[in-house]
This record gives sequence, C-alpha cells and structure tokens, in this order.
Amino acid sequence: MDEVFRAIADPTRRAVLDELVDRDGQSLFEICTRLTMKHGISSSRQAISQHLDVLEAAGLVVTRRDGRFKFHYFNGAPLAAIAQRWLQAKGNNS
Amino acid sequence: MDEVFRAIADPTRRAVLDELVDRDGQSLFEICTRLTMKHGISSSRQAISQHLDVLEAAGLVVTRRDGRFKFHYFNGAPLAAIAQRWLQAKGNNS
DNA sequence: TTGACAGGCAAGCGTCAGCTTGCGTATCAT
DNA sequence: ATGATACGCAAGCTGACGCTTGCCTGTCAA
Repeated sequence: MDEVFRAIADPTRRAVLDELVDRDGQSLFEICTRLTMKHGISSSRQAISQHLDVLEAAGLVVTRRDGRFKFHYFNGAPLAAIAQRWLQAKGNNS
Repeated sequence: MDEVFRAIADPTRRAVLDELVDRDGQSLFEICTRLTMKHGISSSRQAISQHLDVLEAAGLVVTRRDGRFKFHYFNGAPLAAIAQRWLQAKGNNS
C-alpha cells in the first residue's frame, strides 16, 4: 500500500495511468509515443520503463508478455481504498 | 492538485492525517506527542511542522491561530477527486 | 542467417525531499 | 519584568528519486 502512494506521486506516472485508462494494453513504445504526443512528456524509453516498473510493483499496472512485446494493463483496484482511508469515518466531506 | 499527490506520498504525513481525523483541531505539540505515542514516529517538532506546511499547502489541513497556539483541522475535500480520476469517467485529466 | 526491433540490466549523475540544528519571535503565567 | 511556552525561519546535510548512458538478451522479418 505504501508503494501505491509513492507510485502516484510522480506526474509522469500519473500520465501513464491516464494513457492506459484511455487505451488499455499498450506496449512500452506505444506508451512512449503517446506520452510525447498527447502529454508533452519527452522522456526516454528507459525512463518510462522504470516508471512502469514502479507502477507494476504497486499493483497499478499488470503486464502480459507476447513475443517481443510486453503489454501493460491498468488495474485500479489499489486506488479504491486510498481516498476511503480518510473520508469514510467522518462522513461525507464535500 | 499536484501538491495533494505529493503530500500523501509521505508516510509520516499520512499518519498526521490519520491523527487529525481521529482528533480534529490539534496543536503542533499535541500532534507530535500523539505521533510518537500511537504511531511510533519519533520526529522532531520542526520535522512535523514542515510536514504540516506541506499538508496545508495541499489544502488537506486548515489552520487557525489562537494566541500562542495553532490548531490544525483536517480537510478531505482535495482527496475526493483522487481515486475518481482513474476509476470514474475517462478523459478528465488535470 | 542477418539485421532491425522490443525490451531489460546496471552503473553513474544531478536534484530534491526530509530531517536536523541553531536561533529568533510572539504569547502567556508568575 | 522575567522566564517558560508554542511556534517560525533558514542554513546545512544526507539519502533517495528520476533520468541518462551504455551494453546486453530475446524475438521476428527478410
């Protein structure tokens, strides 16, 4: 759970999650391309790869290998309990 | 919004939020005392003060001065939109 | 088989976050 | 007034993070 908070702390990793939500099952190069196009992020391939490792370690991204390609899938399950941690006990804060 | 993610990335700041949810309106020394007691965190007063500054800059903590004391109040409003960013509608990026 | 493609591993570097330390300021009790 | 209390400000240090660089492995097409 600690890794989830650290994973979403980085704006580049949040953009990766945005991209996977918009189009699930992308490969590393696809993510790199679309990050530069749509989000204006000009990081190297290795940088994005390391970000994906962090996201995968946090359980926010699940991967599947197929030949040379490694497809990345979004998993929002760890995010469900984040906001609920402080918002559930005290009722609904607007 | 970027500061909110960074604020909750630190485990000590998350413990501060837990403490304020459990008992709202504490002063700095109260927070320091209860952090060491209940959460086993042995940070100095200045360290906690700097954490509170980060939380206040993120809008997660609202303060009120009364004489020598500065009372800290929890505000969960910025947290509401965090998990919803990836779990709800697609295309709502900030 | 050869070369291009997709991705991984590991060392090194610059920067920033978190913490400490020391001193300063404002408020309150005695 | 004087000391104690509650907190703020700012410089310095250290470790971690994000990124680059270089080289390597594995896969597929021609």
